[in-house]
Amino acid sequence: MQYNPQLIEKKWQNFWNDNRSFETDSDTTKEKKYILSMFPYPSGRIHMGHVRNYSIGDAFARYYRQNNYNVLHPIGWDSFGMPAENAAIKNKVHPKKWTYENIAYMEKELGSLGFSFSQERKFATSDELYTKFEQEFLIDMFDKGIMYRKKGHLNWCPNDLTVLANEQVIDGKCWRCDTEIVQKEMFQYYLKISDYTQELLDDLEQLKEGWPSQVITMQENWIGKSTGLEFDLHFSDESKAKLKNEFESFDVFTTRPDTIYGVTYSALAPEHPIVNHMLKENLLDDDSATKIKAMQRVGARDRAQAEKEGVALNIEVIHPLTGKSIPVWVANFVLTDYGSGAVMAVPAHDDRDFDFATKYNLDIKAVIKPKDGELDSSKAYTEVGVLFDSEEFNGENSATVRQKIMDHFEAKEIGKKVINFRLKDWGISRQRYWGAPLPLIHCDSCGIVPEKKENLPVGLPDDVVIDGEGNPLEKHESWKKCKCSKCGADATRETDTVDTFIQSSWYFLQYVASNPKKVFTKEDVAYWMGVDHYVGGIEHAILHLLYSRFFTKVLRDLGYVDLDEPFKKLLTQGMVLKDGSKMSKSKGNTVDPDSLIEKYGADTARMFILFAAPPTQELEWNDQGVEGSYKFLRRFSEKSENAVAQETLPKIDHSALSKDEKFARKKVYEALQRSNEVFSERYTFNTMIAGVMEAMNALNTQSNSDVWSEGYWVLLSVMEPIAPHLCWELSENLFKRNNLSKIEVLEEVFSADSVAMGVSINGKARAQIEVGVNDDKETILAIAKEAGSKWLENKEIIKEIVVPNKLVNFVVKG
RNA sequence: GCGGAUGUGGUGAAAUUGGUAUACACGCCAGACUUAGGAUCUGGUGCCUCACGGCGUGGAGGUUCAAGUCCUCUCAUCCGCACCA
Repeated sequence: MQYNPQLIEKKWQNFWNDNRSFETDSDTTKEKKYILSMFPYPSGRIHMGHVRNYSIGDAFARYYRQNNYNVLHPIGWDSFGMPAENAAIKNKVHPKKWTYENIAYMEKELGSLGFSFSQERKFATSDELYTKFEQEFLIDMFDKGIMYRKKGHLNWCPNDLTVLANEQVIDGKCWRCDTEIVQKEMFQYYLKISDYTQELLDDLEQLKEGWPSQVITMQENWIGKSTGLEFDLHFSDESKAKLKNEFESFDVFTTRPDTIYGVTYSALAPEHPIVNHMLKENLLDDDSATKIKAMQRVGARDRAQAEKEGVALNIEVIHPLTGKSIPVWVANFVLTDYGSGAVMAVPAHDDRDFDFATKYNLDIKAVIKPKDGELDSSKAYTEVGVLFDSEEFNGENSATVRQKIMDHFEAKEIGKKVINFRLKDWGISRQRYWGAPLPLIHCDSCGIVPEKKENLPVGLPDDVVIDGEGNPLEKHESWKKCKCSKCGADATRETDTVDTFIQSSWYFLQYVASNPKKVFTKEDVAYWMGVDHYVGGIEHAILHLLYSRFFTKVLRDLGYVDLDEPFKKLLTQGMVLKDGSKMSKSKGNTVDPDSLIEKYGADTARMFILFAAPPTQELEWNDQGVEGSYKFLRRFSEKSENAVAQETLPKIDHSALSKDEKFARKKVYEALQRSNEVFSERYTFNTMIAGVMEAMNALNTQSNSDVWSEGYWVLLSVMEPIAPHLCWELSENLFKRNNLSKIEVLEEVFSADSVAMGVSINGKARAQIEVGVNDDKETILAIAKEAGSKWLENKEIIKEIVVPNKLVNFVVKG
C-alpha cells in the first residue's frame, strides 16, 4: 500500500473519536493499568518535550490495551499560573480567555498526534468544579490545623507590590521591573508538611522498586534529616544584665556533640531575636550596628556567595560542661531558618568555623586527633578520630561517643537529642489573581473562618483590572465583601490564591472519578490507584513529586483515600536536544511539532522520538534520522503487499520451511518477545523498534506468503503502540484488526537443528563453528579443534571450556 | 565541596546472567536503474597493515580460562544540591 500518512492519520483519529475508543471499561473485575504522563501547562503550543512525554505514555497505554487490561490514560490541563496573568498585563487579554484559547489550540495539536487519551475525564484545573473540590480539601485542612497562617519572611517587590517566588528573584532584583527586592515579613498560609517529613522519608523505601534511584536520593537530600544534640547556652550574669534581663539563654543544635569540648565561640544569625533586641535597645556601637544591618539586607542567595563576616556582640555564654565563658558573635553564614538560628562553633573541627576564627583571630582548640599520625593544625580536622582534652570522654572514638555525650546531656537535663529536617512547611499563598482563591473569610469578631462548603466554589471575578501592580483581588471591593460564615456579620474574603503546585498535587486522583462531575470516591481510588506508570521530566523530581506524595497522605488522613503513595512506577524522560543543547526559543534551535507532522505525519514523529534514544536518556534531534523513520514506515506500508488478507493467524508447518523462512519467523517472534520485555521491565523502545526492523529485513530475504502474512500479523501488533495510525490501517485491511490483541510467542520457531558457536584460543576469538543442538561436549570440542587447528598446532591444550550455545575456549601453552 | 549520572565506530546507539564487542539506524563509499537525482534498490563500511596479523568500549592497574560488564585508582563531561552546623 502506498504510504499516505496525511490521509490515514486523519481517518483513524476521526474513527477513534467517533467510537470513543479509549474510554475505560466499567467492568472493575478486569485487571487495570493507570498510565499517566504529567499534564501540560497551556503555554500556547506544544513542543518536542511534550511529544516525547506523551509518545512514551501512549505506547504503554496502547500496549496494555492490546493485552486486555482496563486502561486509564487521561489528560488535562494545569491551567492556573503566572504566564496567563503576564499575558494579560502585556497584551490586555483576560487570563481566562488566553488560557482556554491555548487549551483549545493545544488539544488540536495533541489530537493530530493520535494519542489514545480518555476524552471524558479531561478537565482543566482552572475549571470551577475543580476549584470547588479543592476548596473542600483546603477547608478540611484548615479545620484540622494542617493549613495555618503565620508571619514569614518573603521576597517583596516594592514597585509591583507583590510577593515573588524565589525563582522570580534574579540577582536580588524583580524579574519584571528590575527593582531591588526586599525581605518583607507578612502573613502567609502554610501547609504543615513538617508533620509528614518522617513518613515522606520512610515511604521512599517502598518506591525504590519503581522509581529511579536519583530521584529517591534527591528527595532524601531535600528532606534533609539530621540527628543531633540541642542544648541551651546560658548567658553570664554580666551579659544577662547587659541584655536588660530579656534573655537567659539561646538554643543551639549540633550534629557533632563529640566536638563539644572544642567550642571556642558561638555565632548567631543576623536575624536572631537577640541580635534584633540589641539593635533595638541600642546595645551596640554604631559601627557594629551598621554592619549587622547591612548583613540583614543581603538575601539568602547572595549570602551563600559572600565572604564570611561577623561582628562581636561583646556578650558571653557559659560552656555547659566546662563552665568556661564563650564569646558570642553574629555571623553571616549562620542560617536563620535552620535549627534555631544559632550555633556552637568548633573551629578546630569545622571548616566554616575555622575560616571565621582565622579571620577574626579567635581561639582554636583541637579535641580530636587522627588514630594514627599527627594533627595538622593549619586546617580543620573533620574526620573521625580519637578524643583528647575532653575530660571523661578522652580516648573515645569520635563517631561512637556522640551517643554517649547526648545521653550525658539528657541525664544532666541540660540538653536533648533532636531530629532536624531541612524541609520546611509549604508556603502556599500567592498575591495573584489567576489561581484558586483560599476559601477563607476574615471576620472582625470570629477571626479567620472557612467559607461554608455549600457556598463553594469561591470563584474568581471576571471583571478585574490586571496591571501588574498588586493583587487584583485585593482591589476588587465587591468581590471581597461577604458575610461571615459563622456569625453572619459583614466580613471580607481572603484575597490570597494558592500556589499552582496545589492543583498538580491531586489531579491524578480526580482522573479516576467514575463520575467526572463529582469528586473521586474511595471506590474509584481503590480500583485505579496507584498510577502504574507515571511519565514526566526529571525537573519535577523534587517539588511536584514531593508535594503530590504529601497531599496524598493528607487526603488519606482526612478520610478521602486509602492510599499511602500515589505513583508506583516513575519514568523520568530525558531532554530533547538539538546541536547539543536544550531546544529553546532564545537559542533558535527548536523543531516545531506541527510542521514535522505536516511533512512526515504523526507516526514518523512518534517513531523517531522513541527510536533515537532510550526514554530516560537525552535525545539528540537529527533531521536525517527523522527521514530514516519515515522511510521505514513507507517500506513497512509498501511491503504489506506481500501479506495475504485473512482473519486468523496462518498455520505454518515450521519443519517444512527453508532456512531463510525459518530465520524470518524466528526474527518476527523475537521482536514480539522483545516487545513484551521492553514494556514490562526495560522501557527501551529503541531496541524494540530495532527488533521490528531486523524482522522486516529477515522477511525480505524470503518469499513465502504465509510467513509474510504471519509476520505482518505479529509486527503490526508490536508496532501499534509506536505508529498506531499506519498499523490500524494495515491491520484493518489485512486482518480486520483481529491481530491487534494479545499474541502468544510461538516457541517452536526458536528451535533449530544447529547453532553457531565461537571458538577462541586464550580468550581471543579465532573461528566460528556450526554444531548440532544435540551434540555432546566431545563432538563440539572435536569440531572446535578442527576449526582452530591453525592456532592449536604445536601447542599444549591446558584447559577446554564449553559454554553451551555460545563458545568454546581453549587455554594453550607453548 | 557533597550527591548522582554518563563516557563504546564519523553520528544516534546495541550487547538481558561475566561468554563471538559494535545489533538497528544515520552518514559515508561503490554499483544498478536513470536525461538527471537530494528518489529507489544492491553491496561495503571499527582502527592500523599490501598481506600475515595486530590493536580496540575515556585512562592505569587488578580478579578470571574469559571483562564494555566485577574490583581499586584516575580523568573528562553533564545534572542536582550547595555555609543545613
